[in-house]
Amino acid sequence: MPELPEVEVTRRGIDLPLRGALVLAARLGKPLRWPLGCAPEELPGHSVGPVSRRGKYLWLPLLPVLATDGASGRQAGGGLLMHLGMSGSLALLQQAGEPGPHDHFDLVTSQGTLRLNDPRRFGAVVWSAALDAAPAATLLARLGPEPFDPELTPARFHAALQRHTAPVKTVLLAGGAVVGAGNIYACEALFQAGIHPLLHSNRISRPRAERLLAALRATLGRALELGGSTLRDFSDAHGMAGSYQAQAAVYGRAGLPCPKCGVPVKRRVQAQRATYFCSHCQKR
DNA sequence: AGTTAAACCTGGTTGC
DNA sequence: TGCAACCAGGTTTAAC
Repeated sequence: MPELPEVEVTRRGIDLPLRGALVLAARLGKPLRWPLGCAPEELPGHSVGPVSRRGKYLWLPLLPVLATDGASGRQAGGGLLMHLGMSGSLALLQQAGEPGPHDHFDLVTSQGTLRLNDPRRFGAVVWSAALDAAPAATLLARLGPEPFDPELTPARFHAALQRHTAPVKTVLLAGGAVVGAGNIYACEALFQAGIHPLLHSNRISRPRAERLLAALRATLGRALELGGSTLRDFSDAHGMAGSYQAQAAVYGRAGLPCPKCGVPVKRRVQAQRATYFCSHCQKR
């Protein structure tokens, strides 16, 4: 589910409320994509630092809290790298009830329980000693630039697209040219830019690359304003669903009229993912 | 090296 | 009503 807007909406919902919270306990449910990488018992004794985001990953710094009696050993600092996979969502609960069958991680703190619900369990919570150390650094290493990074100029984006021959939709999903677009926003951005999803990435002209980058930023920005998209599972840290999906122009709208020209929206499978597009408005 | 398929997992929807 | 087939926001890993 969660693409960049949903992950960022989640981050904004937990960052300030959790700032400085003391970790009291941690609980694991069924296995996620990767093991936690430490014993849950090692997490208490930390305080939560500012939550950041890189691509679709969240980074929850856990800072060591110095023992006052000097008896216990020094806590190692680090943090949790979290991913919501296809069906994950985080909730910050003031009154956490018994975990349900899809609640696979709880971080109990002095300022609420952060609970990961993820029916499909493609998500992950991984302990890392630092953001720039393994395993976090390894996972983040392959990510392309952030879409809103000013350093990502149209020229650089165009150059990145030139390095691939795969269809542009596939290249967007791969996240090497720019991170953050998943299946919904890749389809929507290509529609807004008037670019056919099957067009080979390296055949995109400089002006069209610039238009695609602008369309991607506009799409992600708009989704952010609307709290992301909720197809089924997603909700923010307060349990609120997103509403962007209601104004998608092409995503999930096969057979329905294109909002620009009225021609029925097409659906086809590309790299094992459904692609929605308007064959009239989106040119090769 | 770059592109594409397979794999991970559960549940809702569709169609016979 | 039952059941098989297909579909879903992602990304790593292995295979052409």
